[in-house]
Amino acid sequence: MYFCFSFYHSLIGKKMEYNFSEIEKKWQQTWRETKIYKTDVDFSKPKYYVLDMFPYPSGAGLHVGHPLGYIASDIYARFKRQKGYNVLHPMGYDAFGLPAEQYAIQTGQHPAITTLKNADRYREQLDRLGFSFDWDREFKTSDPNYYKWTQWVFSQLFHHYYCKNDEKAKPISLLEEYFSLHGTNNINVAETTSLQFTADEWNKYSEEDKQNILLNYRLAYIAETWVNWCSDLGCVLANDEVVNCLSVRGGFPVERKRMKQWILRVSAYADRLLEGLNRVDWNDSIKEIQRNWIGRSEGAFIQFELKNSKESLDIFTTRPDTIFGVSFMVLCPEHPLINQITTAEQRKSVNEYICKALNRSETDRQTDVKKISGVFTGGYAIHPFTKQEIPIWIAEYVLAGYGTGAIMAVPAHDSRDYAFAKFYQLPIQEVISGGDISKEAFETKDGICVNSDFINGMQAKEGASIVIKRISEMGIGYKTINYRLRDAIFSRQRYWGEPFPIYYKNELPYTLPDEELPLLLPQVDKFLPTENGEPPLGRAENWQTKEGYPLEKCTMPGFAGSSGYYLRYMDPHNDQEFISKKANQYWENVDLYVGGSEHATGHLIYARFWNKFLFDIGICCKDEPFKKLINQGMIQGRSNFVYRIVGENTFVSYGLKEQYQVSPIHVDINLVRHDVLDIEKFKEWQPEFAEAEFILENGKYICGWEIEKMSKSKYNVQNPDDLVEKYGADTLRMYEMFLGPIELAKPWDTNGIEGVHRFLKKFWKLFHQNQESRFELSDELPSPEELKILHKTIKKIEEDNERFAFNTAVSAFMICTNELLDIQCNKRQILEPLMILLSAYAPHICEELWQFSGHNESIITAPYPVFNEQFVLENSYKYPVSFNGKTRFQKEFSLQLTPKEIEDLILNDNDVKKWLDGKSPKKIIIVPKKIVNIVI
RNA sequence: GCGGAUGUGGCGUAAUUGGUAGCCGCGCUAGACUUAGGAUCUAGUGCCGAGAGGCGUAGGAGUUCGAGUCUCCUCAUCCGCACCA
Repeated sequence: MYFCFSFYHSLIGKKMEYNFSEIEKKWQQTWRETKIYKTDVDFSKPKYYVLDMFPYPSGAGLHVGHPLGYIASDIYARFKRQKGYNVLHPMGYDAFGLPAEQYAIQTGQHPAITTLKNADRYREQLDRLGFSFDWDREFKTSDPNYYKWTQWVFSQLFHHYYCKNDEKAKPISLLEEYFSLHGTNNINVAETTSLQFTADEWNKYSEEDKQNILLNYRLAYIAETWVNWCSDLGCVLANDEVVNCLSVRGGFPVERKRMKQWILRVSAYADRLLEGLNRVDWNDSIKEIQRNWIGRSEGAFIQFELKNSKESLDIFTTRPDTIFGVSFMVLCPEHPLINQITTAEQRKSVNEYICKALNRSETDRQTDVKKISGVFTGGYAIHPFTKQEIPIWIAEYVLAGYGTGAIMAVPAHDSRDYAFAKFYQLPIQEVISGGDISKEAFETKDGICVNSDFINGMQAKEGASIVIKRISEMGIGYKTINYRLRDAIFSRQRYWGEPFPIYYKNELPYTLPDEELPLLLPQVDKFLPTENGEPPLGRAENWQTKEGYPLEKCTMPGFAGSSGYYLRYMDPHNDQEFISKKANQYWENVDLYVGGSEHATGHLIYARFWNKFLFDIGICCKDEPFKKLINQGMIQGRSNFVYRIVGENTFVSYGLKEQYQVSPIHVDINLVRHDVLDIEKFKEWQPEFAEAEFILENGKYICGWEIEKMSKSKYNVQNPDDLVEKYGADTLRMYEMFLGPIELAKPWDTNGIEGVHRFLKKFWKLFHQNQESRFELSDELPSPEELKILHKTIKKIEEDNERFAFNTAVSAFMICTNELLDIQCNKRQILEPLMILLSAYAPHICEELWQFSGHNESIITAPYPVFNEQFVLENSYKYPVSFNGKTRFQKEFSLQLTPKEIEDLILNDNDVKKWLDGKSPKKIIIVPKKIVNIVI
């Protein structure tokens, strides 16, 4: 409750303009002071959880593109609250990360200070937009009492393995117990490499051996692998942090390097991550991106014997049906068997090739993918069925990180093998009929096996399963599923991240006890690597446990803190557990998640993995974190241009530029209105333009325009603060929604905002419809016409909100306001419900008018108005009358009439007779309440 | 190359199940009020045509009484993946 007595009577007679800045300031302050958006568990109400993707508070602050999603989710959150839900709508900051640290390196300022400053700036900007966040739940990932739980989850990952029989994570102690009883016999678990030992052997292993072996199974493990090394950032990056061999943050080159790193066994969850996509309400494109990223393919592992060696060569293929078409084998340049296979004669050229391949940057390797290169090892594998010798080659087109890093090449039925075989003139043997292998590889899986011994004449699919059966019987292979999804590298050689709760004893990792969490990020003198190349934490004094064991020097990556944050919002101040059972059982998971599609392969995979793990160990009750996902489209910039005559300081207006030789120059959009340049401001803008001359058309300088990315260098950035100042937050909120469908990318056109601002002024005017602009509501009973306008709007807004069509909802508000203004309606019974509808979109103006109307409680406590069909029922309909599908005119008919009755009336109608022009209609189609179509 | 999306006036867009294409807003044109207008209000505004009328949803074909909407082909733009065996 905001005030003890009603303002209503004191307002009568007072002249009021729509003073948005005063209104917005007043209500933002009131909402903050009364904590009106504070939420708590309330089992008497249904819950609804609306979440925005965790923002990283960058120094640049918000531009108009950022709030788009926040506005949409805020409208929906407010709408759900009106519909009786208990809505959780939190906000906080993904505060660890590279930009603050890079800034720290340059300036020496501690990243915590920068982060705090940036977050405050964000908060200020967000507050100005009137969001309904429950700020009591706010946290930053860099808060020790938040990252305590990030560290805790990591410890849990360390202490669990993935059981494939039960398809879930289980305590590693169970695995140890199993090993002591059965060794690796019959285990079916996610593992780095396939190990074999007996119970006896296990029991005799030393503590170190055991710990080393367990790393092969832990969900958070340490291993030496090929990593994406970014030397400019001085750290390793995950696959999703690298695009086209450049780091996503900063665009620095990335190379491959072999390093010992912490890794999360995300791949253990590949199948569940894929399956879960069928149960979430996300758009198809993002699900497809995730499916591709996970990249499931069914096939077989097959072992080929090697000539002159006891070792064998493992390959993965999706086409076991083509095994009789193998004409060579290919290994990736990193393959461990190369040394052994290579013959003396070939050693020199092999070494040269490998050296070249491995030293080539990943960028180079990827950019000339088309260029075929390879080298023969001199070694041979033995075909498992024909026993023929198959030459073994090395080529870059086989990747180390996928499958086994080795393939059986079947050039007749794989285009890459085909190109390679053609280039090196290797044999191409057709084993699936139906194509023309003299021209290209025949890759379809539908065809009949030929030249293939025991599978001749079979359908390819059948042939594949027979081959798999044979190799299984022979003990040289098995059916398997391979994923493109790799385990996630989890170490960063950086300062500004969560320290690992890990110490080393005899160089083996152990977790700190939970009671010692959080392990605080230590102070360092510089945020740079140490002289001997260790990560910045190597600079910290006493970076060791009480007992003197050294602590891990890497920190966690950005996605560590953002992977479970939505759960923590449910119970943010709990310092006893990650989240209480009660809070989790009530809030369950996120009902609506709004954010950009750029997180499709990173955050949205990691968060789902994290959640599934926490689900497995009983921390959360739902195995998918985000039920519905909406990706807001990007807001593009609309740049303006002036055209300077080449070599002169004279500018030609857009329409005349063809007559001169001109070069276009970006001009600040703030100097332009409706594409007309403010010449005086332009002259002041930059010294070089002070003396500029202009060639005008109709006395104006018209600028050209183009849609581009919003960026400072293009002078097309819109700052929301400026717009809030000029038009108010309510206008900005509604205009962002009015631009178009939330999911579409669309250009930001500053000009259009005035239309929405005009609408709000008109809405204000509805309440001030008298000569003196006094606030005035009539308590007269509304007319049927007024009720109809209101109720069709109630229905429309509700439907539009439910389908996230906020653009059409804004237009419906405009239509409704125009109609009510036309009939000069200022009846309380009409305008009060309308205020409630609009309050989700424009909360400030509605709260103000609500107070004026005599309400003592905030409008957010008002329930959504109930739609009553009675008021919108029609008893007649204006039928469009069309001839051969072309509408000619309209005729009104009672809805009581049957089609037959309408037909009779139609045939006797003079307008119809005119159009029939004496002909008789072949057919008359009458669809009640839709159309009349006369076929001639 | 593969996958996903999008294509409608000068511009952003609307048309929820196949049923009046262009709602709403911007811009533009004319007018009113005004010392003034980057304020407000009124009227008009898809294109061609004096008009009757014709043509129009990227282009082409098809299904249908009727297609922006469904089917097939082509083109353009954007996004994602890219030697994934």
